[in-house]
Amino acid sequence: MLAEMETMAYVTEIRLSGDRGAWNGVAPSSCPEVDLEVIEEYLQEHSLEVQPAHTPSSPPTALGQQTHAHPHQGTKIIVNSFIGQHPYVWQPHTPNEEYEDQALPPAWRSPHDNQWDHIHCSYEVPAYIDSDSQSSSSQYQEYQDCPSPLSDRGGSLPLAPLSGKRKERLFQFLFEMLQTPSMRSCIWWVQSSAGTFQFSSQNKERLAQLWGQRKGNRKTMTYQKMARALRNYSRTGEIHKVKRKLTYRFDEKTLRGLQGDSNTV
DNA sequence: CGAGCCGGGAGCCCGG
DNA sequence: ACCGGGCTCCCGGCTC
Repeated sequence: MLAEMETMAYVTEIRLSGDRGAWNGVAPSSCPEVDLEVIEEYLQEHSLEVQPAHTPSSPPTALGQQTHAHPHQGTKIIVNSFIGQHPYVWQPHTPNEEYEDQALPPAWRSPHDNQWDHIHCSYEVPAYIDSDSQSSSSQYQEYQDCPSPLSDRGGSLPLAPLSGKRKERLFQFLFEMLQTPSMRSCIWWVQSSAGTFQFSSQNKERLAQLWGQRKGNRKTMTYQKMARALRNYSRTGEIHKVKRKLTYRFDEKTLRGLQGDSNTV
């Protein structure tokens, strides 16, 4: 599992030098064929896998997290994440600006075992510019040693400390998606250090559906409804809306908590 | 005009 | 049984 961690990909954003003005959210366009069915299947399968009980091969210490690591490209996908405890643990990644993945070229996807691959749609990763870019120190450093998230997992997210199992929250899901390479056509960081991220106008619905599936909702989740929940966050302070279209920002605290325990625990 | 955004409000589900 | 949290769902209105 250490290996897994090492290979964990902290995919966040493409750093392009330039200032925020430069960013020109070229939203990923068309995503012709993304099999929603496939997505559903995927979700179904996994929603099962994730069922409490246990995970076949995951050592107790591994927290039963369904992860898939790829030696080759170092991508670790967290299939299901839940905050803090029990069988599955929501694992906050630490998108360290330093490691913001460098534009994994459209080839980031893994051969086949990367489950999310079934889901990703298009690779028209927006020409997003992470304004943080100044620190584009590491150029092709897709990932690097991560502070053993699993081990310090012992502590749960400060955000969801309490009791047994807690349901994954929307902002957590979003954060997770932001770390998932294959979801970059749906959501991406605009400026990770600031916690700003944006949805793709073409694929936002897909992401919403994923969220709905994750929650096991009966009806299809839509971006509209998801955004409603997001708006509620601005009251509670987890996430704020920023002027820019389809763009939101994690509150500092929230972000800290999310990227969390590696440096706060 | 359309795509998004906004916030009220009722309802649902779940854990305590 | 009841309650509160966290959405979920719907809606009318507003803005860009």
